[in-house]
Amino acid sequence: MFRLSKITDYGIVLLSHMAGSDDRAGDHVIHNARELADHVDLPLPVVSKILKSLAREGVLESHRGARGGYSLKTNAERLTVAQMITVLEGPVAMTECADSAGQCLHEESCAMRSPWQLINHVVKNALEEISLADLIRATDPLAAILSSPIQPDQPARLGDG
Amino acid sequence: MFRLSKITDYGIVLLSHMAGSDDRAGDHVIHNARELADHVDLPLPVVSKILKSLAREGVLESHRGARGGYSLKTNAERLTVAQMITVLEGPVAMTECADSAGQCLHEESCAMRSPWQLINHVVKNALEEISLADLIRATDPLAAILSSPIQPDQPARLGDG
DNA sequence: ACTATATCGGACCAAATCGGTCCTGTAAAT
DNA sequence: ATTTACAGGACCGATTTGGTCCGATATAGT
Repeated sequence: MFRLSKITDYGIVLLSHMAGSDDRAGDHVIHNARELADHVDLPLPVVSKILKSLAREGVLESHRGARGGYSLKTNAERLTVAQMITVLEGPVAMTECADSAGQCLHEESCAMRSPWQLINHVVKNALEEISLADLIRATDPLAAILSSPIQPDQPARLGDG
Repeated sequence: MFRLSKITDYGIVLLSHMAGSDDRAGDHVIHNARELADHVDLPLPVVSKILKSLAREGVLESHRGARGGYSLKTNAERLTVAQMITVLEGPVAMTECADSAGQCLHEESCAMRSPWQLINHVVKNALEEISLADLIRATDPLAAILSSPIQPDQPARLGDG
């Protein structure tokens, strides 16, 4: 279906909320799992699981114990969507062979490895162009359209079937 | 895992092979399922299934009966990767809410719809920039790198964890 | 020191999706 | 009439996903 997993979806939502509530000085506010779960209206265990993995991967800093929680560890301008996806569900690899060699059985006979790498490269690139900061700016619907980096020039429609 | 399904993977491989073997005049050569299956070294039923759906969706033209098979219905320059993906596994929609409204339960309370649409738009755009013809040109490994439309300027690496 | 609060690291399970096979029907060529 | 090849869909095992739960550990406040 070419979807991100829900974990990734939720994870980026959480990161956006956290980045959005950081103070202007850029200092990172601490939020605990329960508070975040309430805010995004998701079950606590789910949110908890995601935050744990974000902390493990170094995107968030965790603060244990009473009054603990999580805070961003990176500047929202420098954290890209590509990075968030990588951390939450592994490297962006649209096919087996796109990422690293030796995964796909057909690798030798198949002439498609380079084409797939091309596709993968283009998508990855697009995702590296968007930062967490861009996302919170895009919260305004109008901004979302205007800030679109590339102006689409729609290619030919399919002949329909 | 942010992968295309294998069906989509195989489908694009098949289309590339077909486009690659069309004659220079642009006339569309007929290939039957068995021949294609042999060529890409995939089980016949799988290839067959994919070709059927490509025909149903109007990307291929099917020719029934003895000496029948499938031929491309569209010019390789005008058929984009985005279209192929859409046809093989549905619209490019990285999250539930990215494509059309009313799918996601959290839609009202959640401020993320526009950001997701931004992300989706950027990816979709990238995929619309690549045509089937580009893919067969990229079969040469060097070309794959050189033809990359956007020059990556790598953003900050993660602080590691 | 004790208690309450939070994270840590997994195990665990039901449900959905995916990859692949198979079968019956129909159209066209010889 | 026979053979070739597509059409359409049922089907099934294996994997992945989404979500829950638990025992352990660290910190703050009293």
